[in-house]
Amino acid sequence: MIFFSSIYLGYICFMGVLRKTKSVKLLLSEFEKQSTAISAITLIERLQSKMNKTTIYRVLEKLEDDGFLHSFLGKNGYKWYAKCTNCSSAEHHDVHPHFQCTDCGKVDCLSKDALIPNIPNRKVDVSRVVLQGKCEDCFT
Amino acid sequence: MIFFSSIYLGYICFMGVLRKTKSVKLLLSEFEKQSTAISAITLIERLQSKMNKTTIYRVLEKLEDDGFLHSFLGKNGYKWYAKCTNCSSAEHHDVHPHFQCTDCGKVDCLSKDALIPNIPNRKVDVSRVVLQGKCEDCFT
DNA sequence: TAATTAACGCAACCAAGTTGCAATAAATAT
DNA sequence: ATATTTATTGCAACTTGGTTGCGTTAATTA
Ligand SMILES: [Mn+2]
Ligand SMILES: [Mn+2]
Ligand SMILES: [Zn+2]
Ligand SMILES: [Zn+2]
Repeated sequence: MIFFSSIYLGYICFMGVLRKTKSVKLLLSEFEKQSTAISAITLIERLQSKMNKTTIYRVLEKLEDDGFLHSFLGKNGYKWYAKCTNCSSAEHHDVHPHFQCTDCGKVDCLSKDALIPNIPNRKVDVSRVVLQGKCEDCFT
Repeated sequence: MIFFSSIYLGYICFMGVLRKTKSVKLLLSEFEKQSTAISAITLIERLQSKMNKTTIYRVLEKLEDDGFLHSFLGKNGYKWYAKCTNCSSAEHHDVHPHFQCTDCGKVDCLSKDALIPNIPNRKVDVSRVVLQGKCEDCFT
C-alpha cells in the first residue's frame, strides 16, 4: 500500500514517498548554503562523519527523481548535483550547460539559451555540455 | 639518448618515439576500418584475445599524445577515442562536440561550428559537449 | 504506544582505469 | 647476420567511484 506525505523543509515542498530523515535534511542543507553544483565525492568528504556514503548516493538519487536536484558528469566523469528550478518528479525541464573552473574547481549552471543548436538529420534528446575554463573570480 | 624514426602505416605518418609494434598496428587498423569513435571498453572487448587491456590503454594514450587520436568522455563517463584531422604532438586543434545515438550507441564527431558561444565574464578553455539522441540511421 | 515499512549502516562487491616490474621484441649499432 | 639497447608488453595487484544485499533502525501512521 502506497501512502503520500507532504514534506515541508524550509520553503521547499515535496510530494512523494520521501521521509524527512536526518540524512535528507543534512544533504538538503548543503544545497541551501551553496548555490553552485556539488560533486558526490565532495559531499561524501563533508558528511562522512554524519552518514554513510551509500546513503548519500541513495538520497541524492531520490532527490533527483523528485525533481529537486539534477545531475551531470563533470571533468573526470565524476557525478555532480545542483538544485533544479521548477522541476518535479513528473518532468525535468532544466537541461542546460555547466561551467567548471579549472582553477578553483567550482561548477555552476549556465542559462539554457547557451545551448547547442540542432544538428541536421539527427534528433537531439539530451545535450550534456561541460565547459571548462576560468570563472569570474579566477579570471580577473 | 633520444632517437627519432618515421613510421609509415598506410597513408599515416608519425614523427616521434613510437615503435611500429603489433599492438600499435592492431589498434590503428580498428580506426582505419571504422570512421566513428570507439570506446576503450569496446576496443578491449574486440582485441582481448590479441593484446592486454593495459597495453590498449597505454597505446591509446600514446596515439593521443602523438596527435593521431583525440579522446573524450561518453555517456557513462567512459573513455572514447576518435581519429584526429591535422593534429600533431605539438597541438590538438580539433576541439568539437560529439553525438552519441541513444539507439545504436554509435558516436561521431560533429563539425567545430556547432560549438558553444562564449560565456560573459568567463574564459572558456575546454568545451566538452556530448549530445545524445537518434542518429541518421535510427531516426528515420 | 504499537505496527508498518522506508531508510540506514555495513561489508562485500563491481568495473573502468592505473601502476610496478620482470620478460619480450622492435630498432639500432657492430 | 648478431649483439646491444631500451621501448613496449603481459601479468597481477591495486585504486576508486559507485552499487548491491541484507539485517537493523527510525520516521510515519493507526
Ligand atoms: Mn545545472
Ligand atoms: Mn571527435
Ligand atoms: Zn574559479
Ligand atoms: Zn543510431
